[in-house]
Amino acid sequence: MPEGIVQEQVTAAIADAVAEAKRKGLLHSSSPPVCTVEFPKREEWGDLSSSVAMTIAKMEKRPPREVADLLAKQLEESCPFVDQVEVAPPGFLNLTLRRDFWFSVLHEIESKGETYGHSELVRGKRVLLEYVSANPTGPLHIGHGRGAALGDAMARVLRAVGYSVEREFYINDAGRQMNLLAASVYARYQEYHGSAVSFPEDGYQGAYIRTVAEHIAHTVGTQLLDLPLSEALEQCKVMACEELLEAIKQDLLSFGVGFDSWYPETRLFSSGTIRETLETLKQRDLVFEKDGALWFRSSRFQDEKDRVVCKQDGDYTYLASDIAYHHDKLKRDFDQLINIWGADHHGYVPRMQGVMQAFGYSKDRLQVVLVQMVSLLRGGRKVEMSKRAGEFVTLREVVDEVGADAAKFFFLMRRPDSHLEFDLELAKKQSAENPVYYVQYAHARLASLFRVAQNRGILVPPAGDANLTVLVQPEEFRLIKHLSSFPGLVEGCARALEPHRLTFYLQELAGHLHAFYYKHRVLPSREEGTTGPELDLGGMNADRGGVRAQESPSHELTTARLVLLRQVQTVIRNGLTLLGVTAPEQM
RNA sequence: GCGCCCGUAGCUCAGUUGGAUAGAGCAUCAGCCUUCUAAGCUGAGGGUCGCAGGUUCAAUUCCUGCCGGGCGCGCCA
Repeated sequence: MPEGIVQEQVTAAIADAVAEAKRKGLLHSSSPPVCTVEFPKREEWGDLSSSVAMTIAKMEKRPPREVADLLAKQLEESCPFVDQVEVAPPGFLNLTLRRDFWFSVLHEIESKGETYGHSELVRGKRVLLEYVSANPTGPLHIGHGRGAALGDAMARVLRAVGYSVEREFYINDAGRQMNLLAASVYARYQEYHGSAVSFPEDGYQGAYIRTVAEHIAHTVGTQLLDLPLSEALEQCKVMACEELLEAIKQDLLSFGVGFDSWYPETRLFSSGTIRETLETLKQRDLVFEKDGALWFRSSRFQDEKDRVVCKQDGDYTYLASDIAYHHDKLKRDFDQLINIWGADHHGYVPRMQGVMQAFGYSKDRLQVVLVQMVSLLRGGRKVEMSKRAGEFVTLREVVDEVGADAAKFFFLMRRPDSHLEFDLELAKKQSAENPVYYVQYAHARLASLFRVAQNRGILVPPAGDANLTVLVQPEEFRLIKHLSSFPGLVEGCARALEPHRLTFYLQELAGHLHAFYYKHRVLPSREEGTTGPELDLGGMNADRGGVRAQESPSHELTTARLVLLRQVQTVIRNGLTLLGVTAPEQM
């Protein structure tokens, strides 16, 4: 599955071998099998392995071993870059490639540069990616932070494989929650002016409500006290919403998460879109009246029952807004809609996919990524939060404490659908225990190396001008092979909507880099006036842990290693960029 | 009660859509700095992949039933 320049060619070679075997009458099955290659679990099993023989054997009803043998023979005869093929039971093909074939990876990275990892998996398909979409009733909390980091990374990953992505924030500025906000703010406003009032039940308790109320008081003085209640509340709502939305935008800005468009729910009301959309559905009998209310016939699709869209009191439900909003998205001509939601909304997915069907699309037109909860830890202890009392840790607090890079990386270290434990102390640690520092340090370490090289007048030539064949160490090949699988990894992230795979990939790549870097020298030892002989004792020291090779590499080897490391640095940077994390030159 | 998600090393979690002797990071233990960043490296111990069946050459992965944890089943959002 790791598609890259090497993997692609090997996959094609296997497919050719299968076709050739058919021509010779050795194989018969009509449907061509999917020829996949993967890195074997053990290095002694070769460079790449494939299980195609087993799949074919099934179709042909023949022993896997037999099929594997004939494909192995075919590959060894006709494929120029395959050095050797071993067949391992029950029918694996273990391929060893010509060493120099791997160097094509380095040329590839150099020529692609910051687009290495990008592809044209889907060409120009349009995606609307909706995430965060918080109520403007308070600051973003860490749960929003996870959604924000995920959405931002997902947008980057999808763009990398060819999607045209629009990132949208749906502003939930209508409905009961906003009325509650208005009532809370108005109560604080009255308090500020000395009136003793009872605070609304279920009102927003947070201290920020007082701040907002004070700002309003400073702006309009006592004016609101003289207005009819409904008018005063309306004004509180508008002003509070504006201020809190602005704060949300600022929080996202300092977190480094961007949007292309902001879509207010209130627009759906004022423009009459909701009424029109429901009317359309009513004509198709997908919306109907019962018990003095309007219902969406979602049971027609995969929902367990029908749902109210317009209440007996005449107010629309949130579902009505969402139907209109998603109809609008569809009208904007996107090929795919993707929403990132908190996992507690999972029951809502079937009815929204029903909305897709109601408008004549497949339910898969809408994909929903569910994000699980975040628990904050401080030194291994859980930080208790109570939303009810308005005590929750905000995204801003976390970003201020650990930095945007660490916060994003930590949010992206787990599968979306799995609970996340976020250890604040760990995220701040400046050591190898902290994954984000470990990866960023790998990048900075290389940057530093290139600076030293430059100061000594050592140039890094284009890959084409270096003699790469002097790269023979296992640590060097581990790096090259890992680099080769990057494009396939990005594709996998896009297909599965799982950017977290990148964090694992980068930790592995950084690990290979640090291991190489510790064991092998790149630049010649400074003390030696002349370039000493190649004394690479790496292999000989293998049995003594932690002993560095006292090598002083030849000019040729220095050059080749610098070329290799240049590409490692590029891939680390590209990977971090896809996560929205910076790749520092210095730490 | 019904539905969805999760259950993998002491802890937190990966496992590329069914492949080989199940991995990583913490934590524990034992080592490594005259050197290009030790913000780093090497090694060791640690497993009934929740349990029981089924599907097949092959199951952590797919199916069924249990057990345990989380969430959802509003004319709330």
